Amino acid sequence: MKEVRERLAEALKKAVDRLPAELREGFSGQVAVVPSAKKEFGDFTSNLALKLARKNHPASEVAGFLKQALLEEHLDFLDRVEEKSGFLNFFLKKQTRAELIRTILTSPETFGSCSLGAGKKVLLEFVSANPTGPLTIAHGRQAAFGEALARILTFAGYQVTREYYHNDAGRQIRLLGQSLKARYEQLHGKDTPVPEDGYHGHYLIDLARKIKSVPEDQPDFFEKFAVEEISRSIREDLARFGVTFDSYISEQTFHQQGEVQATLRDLEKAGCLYQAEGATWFRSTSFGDDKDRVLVKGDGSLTYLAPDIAYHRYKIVRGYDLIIDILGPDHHGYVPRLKAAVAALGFPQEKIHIIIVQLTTLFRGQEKLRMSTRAGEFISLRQLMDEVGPDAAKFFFIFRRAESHLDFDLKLAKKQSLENPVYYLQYAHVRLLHLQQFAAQQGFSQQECLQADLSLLQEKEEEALIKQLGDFPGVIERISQTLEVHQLAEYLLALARFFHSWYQHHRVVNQQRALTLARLALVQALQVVFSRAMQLLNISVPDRM
RNA sequence: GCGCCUGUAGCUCAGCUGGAUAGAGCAAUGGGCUUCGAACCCAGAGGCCGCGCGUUCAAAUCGCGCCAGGCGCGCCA
Repeated sequence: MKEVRERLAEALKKAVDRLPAELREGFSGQVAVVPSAKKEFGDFTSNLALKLARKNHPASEVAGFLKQALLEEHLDFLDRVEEKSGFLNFFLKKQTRAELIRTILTSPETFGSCSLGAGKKVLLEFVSANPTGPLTIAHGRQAAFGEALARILTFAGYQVTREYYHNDAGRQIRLLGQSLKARYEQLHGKDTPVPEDGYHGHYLIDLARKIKSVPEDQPDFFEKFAVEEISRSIREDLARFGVTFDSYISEQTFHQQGEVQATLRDLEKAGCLYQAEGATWFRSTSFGDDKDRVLVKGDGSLTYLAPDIAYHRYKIVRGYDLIIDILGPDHHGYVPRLKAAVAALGFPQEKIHIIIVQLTTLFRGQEKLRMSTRAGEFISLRQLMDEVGPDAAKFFFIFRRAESHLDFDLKLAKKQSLENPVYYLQYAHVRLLHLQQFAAQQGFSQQECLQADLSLLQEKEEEALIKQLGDFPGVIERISQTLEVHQLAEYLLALARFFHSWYQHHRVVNQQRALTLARLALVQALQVVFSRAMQLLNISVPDRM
């Protein structure tokens, strides 16, 4: 069944065609139909008339025309259309509203999904932490965000590849090896210092303890050992966090396969390279960057950017329709040059989205926790999971906009009280389960619920709840366009709120059998949407508390 | 100095791409358990949407300029 909202938008488009020509002029082709902000404004609202209004044709007049044209479409689900201060407010038939529940119950797997991304391939790169140390909470936020986005896009019909770019080459890896070697020698009585710009974190001491002996014929032993061990523990942490990747790409492989040289040749062919001051430059200013960038240094070695462009070239040649990069805030200066590179290689810029996930500041109550990666003083994702649990951590990371500088209060996340939204959701879920168990004990079956007379759901709390359920597909659709994952968390909290309120005011299992069945059907529908939303956000909830 | 992000209720934040009287949660105040779990619900209170100018029928939302906070700015990675 096609969504009511979609059908309204289509009908409105047709209605526009019947307007007097002068009113059609400014029509953008876009028709917004959104859930109404207030009950008195009906179920859905459109501002189309306001958009089309002209100096001598006020919105109310246009709205009148549109309403007239719309009525000729004979929309069977519509009760009435009201025009109010230029808005068109649509009121659905009560029956239509309630039938939504049956739709959910008969197609629990697909309700909310859509064909927006049908036939489209997305490459989603995220985390991509260097294998030089444990994952930080910044990576945690990126991981939680990326995984949820991947799930939502998949639900919206996209074919999503989650990819991790493994930065296992370059100077940093040499430094890592030297740092580990120093720690190893320190453990064996020498006072070798850790290089000044090396890695001073305690984790390298732990790693050095694991080394039993150093093979003499392997000059790069420490580098290899460190990269392997750290990568492994990164994967372990991610797995525990519920995040998995479909593909790992190694920077080293790029060098070995000559990908970087091939990329340089491509850029050369496109006329985007030039020599100056003994170096090879990429003319990124032609594509909106504020200055040109060096790719090959004076000494013949590559900058960090060169293999990264090669990686993005590899993303492009694999034929993705959409490329999404999720980066930390320390990379925001990097965005223009990356976009420039992609454009220079001939990929349309509007098909690459670079999302910068902003910084998270940790608090313990009032106390702000200072962190410095360089000195090795930070709280790792692993420590965070140990302290508050993976699910609470994920929820806190996801329920704010990516661009917002997040305050994460460890105390709050652990608190088992009303201040903690995670428990609010868990409680709603547990209540849903208990209701169903109780109903089963009282002899109500799920099959009976499917036949329930849904028109009995007349309470205002029930209307609000049904309307919220009906908004679910719209939320999924919007997120797949805006990539704003937090909207699903907002939606879920609102759903839980409406449910708690309804539960408080009305008994589900009551003396009237028909009403009980209708309400149980609503509970089941809630359970479907609730579980789906939780699964998309990658958050699990307990069955009891 | 330049760039990116942020500034909305005491606190943490939404605000569906420019719409109707700016919304939640928490904290504080008052109220609600003999019935499906009160980790819940209900009510009132709380706002120059950082400041100014502009665009528009309409601005928290768009543009420009300030102010404040965070982060970044290498032939480092």
